[in-house]
Amino acid sequence: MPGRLVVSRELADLLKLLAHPDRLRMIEDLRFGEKDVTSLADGLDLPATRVSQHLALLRAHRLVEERRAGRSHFYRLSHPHLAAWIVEALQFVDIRNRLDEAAHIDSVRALWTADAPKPSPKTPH
Amino acid sequence: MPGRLVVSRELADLLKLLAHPDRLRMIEDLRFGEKDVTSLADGLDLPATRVSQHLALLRAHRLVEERRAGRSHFYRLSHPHLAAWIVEALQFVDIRNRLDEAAHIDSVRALWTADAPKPSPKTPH
DNA sequence: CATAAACCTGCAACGTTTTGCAGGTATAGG
DNA sequence: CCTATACCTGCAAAACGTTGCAGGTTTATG
Repeated sequence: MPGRLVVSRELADLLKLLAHPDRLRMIEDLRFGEKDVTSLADGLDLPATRVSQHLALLRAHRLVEERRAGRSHFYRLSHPHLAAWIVEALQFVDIRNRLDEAAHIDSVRALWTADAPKPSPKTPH
Repeated sequence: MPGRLVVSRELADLLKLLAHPDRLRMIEDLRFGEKDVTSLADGLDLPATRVSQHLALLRAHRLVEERRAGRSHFYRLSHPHLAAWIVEALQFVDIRNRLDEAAHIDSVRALWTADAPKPSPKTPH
């Protein structure tokens, strides 16, 4: 199988692209739909230049798509399921560091698997 | 909150660890159970030193576990589901490169999602 | 038109990863 | 013991990724 080499390289490139803390948070912040560069940067407390550079990488690999409106550039995930797939990786991270690491992971998992914030109140059940 | 930074960093470290073509093929080759360093190296056509170095990284992050028997070191995945989770990432890789890229990806997906071949001839109790 | 806001790109400095090699340990067999 | 096999580790050179900065484009607004 010569294709195994090619495909494992492609897959590694994809994972390399995802393997950055800023980009992971960006992807999770896009899981409910599009956002513009400034609100991404504000929400993550990062310089807009850096967010822009990250977005250029994600765009080059077709992981996000762009929509321009006025002077704002809105970005959305090309594969909305990507964000959920990433969250699944939390089950593989090594917990041995600290006891409260596990708690951190659980709370972030809850944050990243929560439904979209809606203005309407929850339906009683 | 602050845990988001910590957890996204942990997650990025995990993905960085996975983001290497050799290591991906190694993980897929371990999906049915343990293998020793030499058979991994032979199967992947890599120098044993390199395989050993990759395994040291995977071990440090508790992604594989070791069992020593005689002079052989057998490795197995700590989370057997990891291999399947990685294969799911194929749906996100960008196809625009070539028409036959898609065919390659499909054939490797088939290879990496196939059932175990036979009762393995070489797995000591 | 001038200005400001929002974003993009190129570049050099810096840090991290990968690689081959040289040398080390442990076990098995004669 | 001595040798071979199977692995591991440390190290330096090369390759790669990240970051801030300086400067550029486009669009809205007074």
